[in-house]
Order: sequence, then structure tokens, then C-alpha cells
Amino acid sequence: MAAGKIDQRSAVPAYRQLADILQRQIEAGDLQPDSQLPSETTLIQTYGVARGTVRQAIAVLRDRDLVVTVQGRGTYVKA
Amino acid sequence: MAAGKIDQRSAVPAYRQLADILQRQIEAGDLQPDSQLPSETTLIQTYGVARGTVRQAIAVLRDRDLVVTVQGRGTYVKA
DNA sequence: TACCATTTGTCCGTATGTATG
DNA sequence: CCATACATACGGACAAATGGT
Repeated sequence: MAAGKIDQRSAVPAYRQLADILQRQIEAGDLQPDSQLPSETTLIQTYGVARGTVRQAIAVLRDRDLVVTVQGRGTYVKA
Repeated sequence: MAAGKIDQRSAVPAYRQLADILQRQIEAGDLQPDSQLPSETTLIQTYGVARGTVRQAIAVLRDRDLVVTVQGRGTYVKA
């Protein structure tokens, strides 16, 4: 588990930290290919950040080509 | 096409430049009446400016009566 | 068919900090 | 000092898509 935590006083922005945490979970197989990421609401509650921050983090993962997002459904780990 | 670019070293503020670029696209029919403008996020990425700058530019277009903005939906070219 | 819950998409307003000219 | 601009972050509201009841 070791979900990882966001350090608000870090020089690294929160959305980058969250993106890195999720990427590590993907690479560790904690988040399996084709599986769904936690919803934005869940990530907000889990990591104590705002929705915009969560969405920015997921945008980073899309940029890195690690996930795909479908409106009304969710974000999925690329196979 | 020539989407136009923002010249950071210009005396004209970035938000004015962006407003002018979008106005030209509207007048050229590149952005059709009743069609949706690119989202704030897209404009940020496309022109490399900050959110505040994008919103200021769109405010200018509203002032010029060229577009209307609907919360939760987007900004549209006036018919 | 209609309704509803869930989830993502977009916009609004505000705020803090940094940097430049 | 001040205006402009960027980067980050929060919280709220409404819209749109999906899937199930």
C-alpha cells in the first residue's frame, strides 16, 4: 500500500506529487492495466487536495500516455 | 491557418493579443457562429499563457459582443 | 420510456507566491 | 511601487456522458 502523501510545503507542486504517486502505483502493478483509477472525488478525499489539483495530476498521466479518460465513465490505466 | 502567436516582448498585453487573434478567427469564419470556442484549458496550452490571461481575453470578446459564455458549458460565437 | 447516481468537462471567483519591466 | 503575467491551489456551480434501475 503505502499510498504516499502530498507534502504541501514541498517545492514540488501538489499535482506533480500526485501524478508521481499514481505513476508509481501503476508501475508497481498496484493499478492494473485496463483497470479504473479512483474517481476524482475519491482522490480528493484520499489525498486532501482540490479537484483542480487532481485533474491536473491526471492530465500529466495522460501526457505521459499512461492513462485514458472517458467522460461519464472514468480514467483507465492503459493496457 | 496561422493561428497567431503571442509575442511576450510586445508592448501590447498578452490578453489583448489573444483577444485579437480570436476575433480574427471569428471574422475569418474559422470559428463559426454558434460554435464553441476552445476551452480555457485548451487555449492555455495552445497559446502558452496563464488562465487569468485567457479569461481576460475572453472578457474582451464579451465586451466586444462577439461571444457569450455559459457557465458549465463554454463560450460561444454569437450568431 | 423515464429517472437517477456516478463521473468527467467546463466555467466562475478568489487567493497566494514569483518574476519581470 | 506598480502593472502584467505566470504558476499553483482552493471551492463552488452547472453541463454532459455513462450506466443502471
